[in-house]
Amino acid sequence: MTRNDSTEKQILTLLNGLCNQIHHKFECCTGISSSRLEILHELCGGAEIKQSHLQKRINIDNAAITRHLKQLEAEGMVTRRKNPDDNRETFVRLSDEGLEKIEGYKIERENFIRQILKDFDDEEIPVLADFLARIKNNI
Amino acid sequence: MTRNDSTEKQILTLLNGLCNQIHHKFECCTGISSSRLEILHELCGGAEIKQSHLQKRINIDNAAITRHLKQLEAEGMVTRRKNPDDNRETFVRLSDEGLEKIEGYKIERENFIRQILKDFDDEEIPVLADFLARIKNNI
DNA sequence: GATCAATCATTGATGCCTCAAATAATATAA
DNA sequence: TTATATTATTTGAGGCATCAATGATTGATC
Repeated sequence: MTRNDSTEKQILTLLNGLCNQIHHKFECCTGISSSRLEILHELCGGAEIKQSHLQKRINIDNAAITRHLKQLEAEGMVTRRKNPDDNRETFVRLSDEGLEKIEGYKIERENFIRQILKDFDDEEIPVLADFLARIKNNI
Repeated sequence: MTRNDSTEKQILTLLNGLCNQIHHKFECCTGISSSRLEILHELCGGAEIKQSHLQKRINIDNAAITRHLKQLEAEGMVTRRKNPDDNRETFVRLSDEGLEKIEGYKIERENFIRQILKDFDDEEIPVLADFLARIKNNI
């Protein structure tokens, strides 16, 4: 086994451990699940967005997006209505209350990022972003 | 907002998407969940290992390790017995059947790693490993 | 216009993870 | 030795993700 082989295995172990924890830690730190916040983030512009479009952007299952939006709607964070021109589709929009609350979440989110990247240099950040994007493409 | 700030946010989005998918993809490709295979991998040497030690190595919850081991035991992959010198502890060991089967899993695992890192240079691999280890420490 | 296919959203079932509480066994101290 | 911690494992409850199956609506074709 070459040194690289064993480093590759280590990467998988690291990735496994990291992925097991990150969602949970994120929610602990910020008070909202990472997928939910991604959704709100997409809606941040204030425009109505199709549910199916949100689903593709967040890269999450149909069922999951339905459940998140239902919950966010119940909490008063978003509003939903059917597309009058095509009743299969649903439009989603941030509510006024959601618009207010998201500011706080965004700050928490930034704190979280700062925390997990605290010992990264300015030059390393874009390299990391590139690595992650490539891995994601390979999956 | 500086360019780095926006790159940092992108990293979180990437990490979120990546972590959402990787476990599932791993299982699809290899036929076993990544945590389970991590457990088997730890047991690969053939020695008896304490359950609590496994739990710390895999970096998973107590409850999760119990359930995985129960399942692996039911499948005949591992055997468990209480430590006769301290009945609170449990020793876990790979069964003969497990020893056989794991070889195939290891190959699948290597294929999976190769797939997700397919466009990475030899010099990038250790950098990635370092990045992930640091992020994990920061969590 | 009736039928069949495609699209979007939802629900049900299942898996893995977490925390918290319960159980059991051992160690420690009064 | 009896009461009180501590440690290891298990069980229960809840969250989020997936797939598969179901409904509902629209589009296409004959």
